[in-house]
Amino acid sequence: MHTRKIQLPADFSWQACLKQLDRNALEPLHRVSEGIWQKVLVLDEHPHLFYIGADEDTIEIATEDDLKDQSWREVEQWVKTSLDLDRNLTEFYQMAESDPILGPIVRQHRGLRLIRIPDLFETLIWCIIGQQINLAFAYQLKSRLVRTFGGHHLLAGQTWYTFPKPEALSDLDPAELKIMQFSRRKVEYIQEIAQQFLSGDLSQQELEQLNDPLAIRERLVKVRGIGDWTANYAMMRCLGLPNALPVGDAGLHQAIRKALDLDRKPTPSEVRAAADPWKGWESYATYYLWQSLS
DNA sequence: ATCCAGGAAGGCG
DNA sequence: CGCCTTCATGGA
Repeated sequence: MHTRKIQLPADFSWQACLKQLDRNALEPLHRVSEGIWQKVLVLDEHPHLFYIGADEDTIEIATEDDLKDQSWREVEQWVKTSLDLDRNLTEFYQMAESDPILGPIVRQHRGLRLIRIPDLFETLIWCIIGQQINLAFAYQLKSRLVRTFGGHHLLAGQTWYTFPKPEALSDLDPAELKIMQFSRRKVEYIQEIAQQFLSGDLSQQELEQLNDPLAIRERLVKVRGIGDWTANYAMMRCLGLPNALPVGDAGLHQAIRKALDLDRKPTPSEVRAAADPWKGWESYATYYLWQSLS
């Protein structure tokens, strides 16, 4: 077994992160077993199975395969991004301590990192899938899509799936997707986004170079199927922007309603008022509030 | 049965 | 601009 270690930052709880990674049994892109996060990454066109674990102050990444230094760098970067390890949460916890909504939730989940999806294409397709339906159903759809159009890899006696590439989703048969219970509209959105990634009209690199949150949001919502919610979701879960707030999010509404003991969902201005003290940390605030629901 | 889910587009006035 | 309907299904 070959291994690499990454030093952990302060305010990190492996258990809290694992719980989040293991929140749905239908998740097709990784497994969590006995405190180990298992994931297949394709590096240099070859699939490799990684076992990711942690002790008090270190993350350890292990694989049976002998990797080039360049590949190891990619894996380490992928893990750092996925677990948002470069983020210093001191300010967030200071702010949350005195916040009536965040306070109790943050104390309960302290050390949880915002689990990111490093790939923008995967993030956007996951958003399209999840629009307007409950999470359980969304995971069913994702599982079917990944098993049908994603990569299959037999490693260590198990089948591992990787997310479909744009070319696998750019020419879909609507009838096939209908059997998989996708709405016709979602098939159109997915296919059009895949085509734009394939042609290069839309790319992760282009958005990362923009650097200005407003410009990024503006670019994203030009794409059919991407509205305010999806743009903000992608900014927080993929691009790592700290201040994305999906104001219309049903989960956010539910969490605020619960925390403030309202008998109805909050109005947009109530959401903004609640979020005012979170300035600069809206992404983490939203992510922690989602935890309060499960 | 009815309503809402980690929404968005398109039509209307 | 704001409001209304449609899309598909499942769980409460």
